[in-house]
Amino acid sequence: MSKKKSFFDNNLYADSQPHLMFTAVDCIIFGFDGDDLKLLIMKRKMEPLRGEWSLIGSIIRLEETVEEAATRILNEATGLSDLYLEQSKVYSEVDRDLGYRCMSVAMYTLIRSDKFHLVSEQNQYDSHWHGLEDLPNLVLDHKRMVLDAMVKLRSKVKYHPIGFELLPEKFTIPQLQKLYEVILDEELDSRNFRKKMLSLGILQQLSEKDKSGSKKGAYLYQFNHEAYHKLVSSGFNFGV
Amino acid sequence: MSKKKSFFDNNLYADSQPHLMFTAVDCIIFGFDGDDLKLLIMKRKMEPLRGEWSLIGSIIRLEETVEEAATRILNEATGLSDLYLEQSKVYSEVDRDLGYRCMSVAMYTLIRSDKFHLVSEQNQYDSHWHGLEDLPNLVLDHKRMVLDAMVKLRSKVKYHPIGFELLPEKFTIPQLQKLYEVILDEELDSRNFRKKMLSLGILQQLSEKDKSGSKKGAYLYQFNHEAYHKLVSSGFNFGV
DNA sequence: ACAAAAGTGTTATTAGTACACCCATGC
DNA sequence: GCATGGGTGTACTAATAACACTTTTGT
Repeated sequence: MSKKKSFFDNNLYADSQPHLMFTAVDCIIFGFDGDDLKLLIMKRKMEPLRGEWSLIGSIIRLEETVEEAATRILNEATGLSDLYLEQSKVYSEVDRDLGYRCMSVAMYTLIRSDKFHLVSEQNQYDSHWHGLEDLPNLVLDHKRMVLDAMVKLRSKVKYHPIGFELLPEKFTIPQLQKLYEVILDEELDSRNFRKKMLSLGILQQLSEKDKSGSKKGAYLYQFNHEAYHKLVSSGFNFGV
Repeated sequence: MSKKKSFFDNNLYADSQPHLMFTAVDCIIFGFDGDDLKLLIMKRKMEPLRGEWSLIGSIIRLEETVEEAATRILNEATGLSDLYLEQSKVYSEVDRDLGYRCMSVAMYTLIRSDKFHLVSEQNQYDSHWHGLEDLPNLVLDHKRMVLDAMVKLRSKVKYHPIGFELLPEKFTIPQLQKLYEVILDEELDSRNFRKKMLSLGILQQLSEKDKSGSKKGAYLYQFNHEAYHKLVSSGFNFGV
């Protein structure tokens, strides 16, 4: 201990004794199954609160950033990598965890609907998709984290094209509209929605049709990243 | 050490050895002097990097939240309390600090222009106001923190009435316009600006005038909190 | 033939933008 | 009386909101 003590002399940390303060990351994992927004949660396997529903999270290791920690546990819990990842908020109430001090960085992430059913529900976390409407109680302040992340997702989706992160590479306009409707929790007029989306010039129509939703079939589109970047760099603000 | 070891057995933290990871808070302190946006920074007094320009920050103590830590150092550095405070972002690059692991929660805060000159520049931090245009180099990743916070301030000010946090209780429309102009870094048309602001019905005109800016004098207004809350709860989105 | 979802246009309303002159006052 | 910043109105344009029918095709 005396070796460590010298570390704290004569520098910025001189008045901070070494203490047990952990920092964790908790992931709010949104997924879209084509009809509803879902959340990937798990039954906590460790004490305390074993068996209670919980977000998927981890203590941040000494050698990783918040984003790397989130990427690690997302990969462990879903098998996926390269997920869209966004900081939501830091939760640091002194007594938010049980018995020791642990602050948590909440991150939210989006799972594409074509990967939705590929997310293994039998991994080390024993994770499960749950509808956002009838979410069970979650441990600690995790319910609050979900609600806060939901608000951020709602406002972000209006001005940034992150909705596309929840859809497969190729998608139809009705699918896109359904997604916006469940995120924003309001019905949208299909004519105005289509007009607005197409007018932005960031969707590329393909010749293929998707017939899973109707007899007639709906044209597939692709999100055009270059057109989008041109749009934002010319000062435009994507909006629904 | 063996006493501590038992703490880590049989719980969520079992695979996390006790390690030296600090969490700090750094404050991006914006102030408005009536003409320009300024930032309150200090010359670092401790090693390493003594004498370099730095944001005002501190290690978070075991008994305080991020917000409480920020409030504490803001009070130490400005003498003010009850400041508008907002989380900006967590910075957690493994090597962002020198020699040890320290992640930092960046918070931004707004100082009202009538308090601007009251902020003591001879406190334990030896803080100074600096124009945002010709900001000197700052230690570590603090420059990045400022730029990120500036982006957040810009987008926030368009849809939330936080601009009023930078003005005194009573202010004139030209003062408000000037503030928006320096935050958004663009000139605004005074007729359209006035029309838009007054149409929201959240400004209350007083009979007094402020003659500091002109011979004629400009009417003073007050921000009407109740009217604002009525507006947002009726689904409206404040915007400039 | 019919059910079910995809696709299409027009009009009305509202919000935003551009723009130029008179007013009140202190000096 | 003039310089300085404060205050006002109107016309044009763009965006948004409301609204109903036809098309395609599998069954």
